[in-house]
Amino acid sequence: MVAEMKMNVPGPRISRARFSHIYLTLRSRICLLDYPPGQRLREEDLAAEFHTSRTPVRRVLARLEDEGLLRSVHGVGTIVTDIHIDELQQVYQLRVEIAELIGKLHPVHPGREEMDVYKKLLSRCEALMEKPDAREFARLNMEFFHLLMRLTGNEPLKAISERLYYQTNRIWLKTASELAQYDDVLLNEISVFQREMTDIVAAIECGDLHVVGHIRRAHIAMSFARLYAAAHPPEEAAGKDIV
Amino acid sequence: MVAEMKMNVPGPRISRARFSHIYLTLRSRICLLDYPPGQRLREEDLAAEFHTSRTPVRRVLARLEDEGLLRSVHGVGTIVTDIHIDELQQVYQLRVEIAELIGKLHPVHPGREEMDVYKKLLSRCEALMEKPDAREFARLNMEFFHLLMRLTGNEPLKAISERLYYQTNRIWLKTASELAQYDDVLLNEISVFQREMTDIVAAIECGDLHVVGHIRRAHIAMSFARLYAAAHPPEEAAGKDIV
DNA sequence: TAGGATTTGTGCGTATGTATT
DNA sequence: TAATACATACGCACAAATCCT
Repeated sequence: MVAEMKMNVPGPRISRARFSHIYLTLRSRICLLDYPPGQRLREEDLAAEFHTSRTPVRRVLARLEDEGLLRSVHGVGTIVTDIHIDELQQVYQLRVEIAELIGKLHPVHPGREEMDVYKKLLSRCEALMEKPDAREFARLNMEFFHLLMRLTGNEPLKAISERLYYQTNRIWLKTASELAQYDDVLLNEISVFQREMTDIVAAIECGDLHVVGHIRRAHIAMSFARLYAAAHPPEEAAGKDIV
Repeated sequence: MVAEMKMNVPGPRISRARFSHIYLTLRSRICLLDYPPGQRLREEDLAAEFHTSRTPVRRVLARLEDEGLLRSVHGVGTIVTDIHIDELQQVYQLRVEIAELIGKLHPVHPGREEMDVYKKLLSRCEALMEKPDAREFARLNMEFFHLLMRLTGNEPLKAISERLYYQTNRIWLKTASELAQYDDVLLNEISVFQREMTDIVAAIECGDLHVVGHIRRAHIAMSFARLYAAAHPPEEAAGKDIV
């Protein structure tokens, strides 16, 4: 009587929900470097953690391998892929072009409550300026990305943008953590991110979602340029290009 | 000297080769409507056909489901997805935008032997004008698509373009086969396709791959418009929109 | 170089869910 | 409505492959 009609919780729902849970959890761990590049994941351990057998875990691992985040090798293990900024150049070039399509294809103007979420992320970003933290920055960046995806109603565009985003977003945490002037870089990056968010919120409030795409495009391109420069020190490079 | 060093043919290769073979075979069948929308695929039958167990087959089915060509439902079966032109509008809009990136991102100018392949496809297209055949037309269209993908060296762009292409290419065969003036439509479509190929080959020979992208973009947009018009008869529509 | 330990890939029986009679 | 038929999801045991001693 308190009743759920048809009680549709039974079958495939639980299966897909479990898949989704494991998938999102592992993807998050990979992107936050809880599983750093080179890390070996054992199917049996994961199965135990998620209270299931290897079979559903393998489904998830197969998909993450399709997306380029993992690589399973018979007899060896399932390894988190390593990434170099040079190899990601093509992905970044594509992301730059595709960024403009947000706000161009089936633009969706956010409502008041969605704007509040932007404001909340901005607050968290300000707090981050006071107390810099690379992990929280990465998480904020991800949440902002997903929020931006709500600006378009074009589902295939969302799916593709997400795929490309998660192919590249680890590189920042990885590069930053290897850098000498860690704190400087982090603070600067947070500052840039804050400006990007501010500009984008302003553009949305102007009602021009095309501008959002342009801003986003510019920031993706600049982000890549900074990463590339960090990995290819411009100074004392004279004697190094023997190859 | 004739030699493969390390002889890396042993293990995982056979596994991935089998996966690839089954995947390409099934995708081809789905796109050529050998498996029409609504068709139920039984894992056991496929396993028997490819001389393997259900396990590797399930890997392939899972991926085809990710790509939107299949849908597995617990207790029911694995069903070829049905498609309607209206639902594919978003995919087409995205394809139109992305088409321009071919020739813009890491353009690769084809060599002499690759140009010969274009010429061969053109010959087959001319032969098709004499003896129209929808299936051969679809196959030609696919081969031409894959040839075009060689114009860019951007691998992620290739992967995404392919994914989107295979999400939409069945709709033509499906729509055409339901049409009354089947032969007229087919002949017209072949004619249009011949012009597209001719124009694109000319553009390539001019050395301007950007133009190729523009031509391609135009034809994708027009192709969608024709399909949309065919599914939404402009005439005698007055009394039909009661919904 | 050979053998054992470890890990993914495969095969198959069982559980669970759906549809039909 | 209940029972039967049937297909996918799951779990486990074994085979195959790699790495290290």
